[in-house]
Amino acid sequence: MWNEFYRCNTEMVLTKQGRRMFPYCRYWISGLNPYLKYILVMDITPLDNQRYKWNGKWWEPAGKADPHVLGRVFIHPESPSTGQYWMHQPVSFYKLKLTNNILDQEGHIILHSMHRYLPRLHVVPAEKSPEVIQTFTFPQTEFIAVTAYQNFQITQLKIDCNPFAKGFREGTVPGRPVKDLKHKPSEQEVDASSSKNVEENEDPDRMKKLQELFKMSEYLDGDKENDIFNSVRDFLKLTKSTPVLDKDTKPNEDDLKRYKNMSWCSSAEEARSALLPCLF
DNA sequence: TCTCCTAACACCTTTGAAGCGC
DNA sequence: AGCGCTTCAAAGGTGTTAGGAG
Repeated sequence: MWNEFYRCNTEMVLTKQGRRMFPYCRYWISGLNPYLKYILVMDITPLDNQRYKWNGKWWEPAGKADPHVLGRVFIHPESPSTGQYWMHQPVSFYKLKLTNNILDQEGHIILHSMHRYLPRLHVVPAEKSPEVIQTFTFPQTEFIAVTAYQNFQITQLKIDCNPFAKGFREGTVPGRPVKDLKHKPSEQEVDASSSKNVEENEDPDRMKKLQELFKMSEYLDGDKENDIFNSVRDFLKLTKSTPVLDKDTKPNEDDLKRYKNMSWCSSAEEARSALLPCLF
């Protein structure tokens, strides 16, 4: 997902009250001592000393940067935890918020609009001196902070990928979210557990919808089996590739067991890998 | 006139409390 | 009493838009 945004030059919206990042940062961590405690910290650093402007096609330098506001970091709320804890699941920083309010009292990370930034992850041993802090950065997570989206491609990607922006997806009247785009199977669809599948598989929008779901599932935390299961269930609901759902769109007991056995999925990553061949 | 920022808006998901049956 | 499930409302996360500031 980050790579996809990176290709279009990622933008992150800043608001006075604080805005979450999307995509947010999620890390698989390895190589820690499983018995030692660590604190995970994120901050965001300027990539250069320039401000930028959008010329309608691309970002171009537009003068000297405003001074960076130092000292704002986001400590992962589950810190400190053992290395074993951090390594057994991906670590998400989805609660981190960005603001352009230099008087912010909420502890959000303060950035300047129209400047380029790069998130950094710091792994801090809880019981050792600070000089053994390890810092990690990933070039594809760089972004330009904005107060309103400039590049339409970025807006479209956000809408396509962020569940909270679902109201703006295809079929939307420009400027106004569409009512209830959620795919609720109609009576007809539910009744057609087998013979109608062939017909529905020919729906030209089907593959697009599945790909959207796939993208959304990427943002589930790996430790939440229910999330994974729901993702699988939603997937099956959407594909109707197997009569998993009863008329109330609940899986029956057998199917439940069958897909619970997909605790093949110790992570969302595995769930997605399993679903991948079905989608592409 | 232009660029950038802000607040209000409608729609969405998430979360947690309440109610219910077993 | 405890558990699991469902329902529902509130809280909070989205991009869009109009209008304001400089």
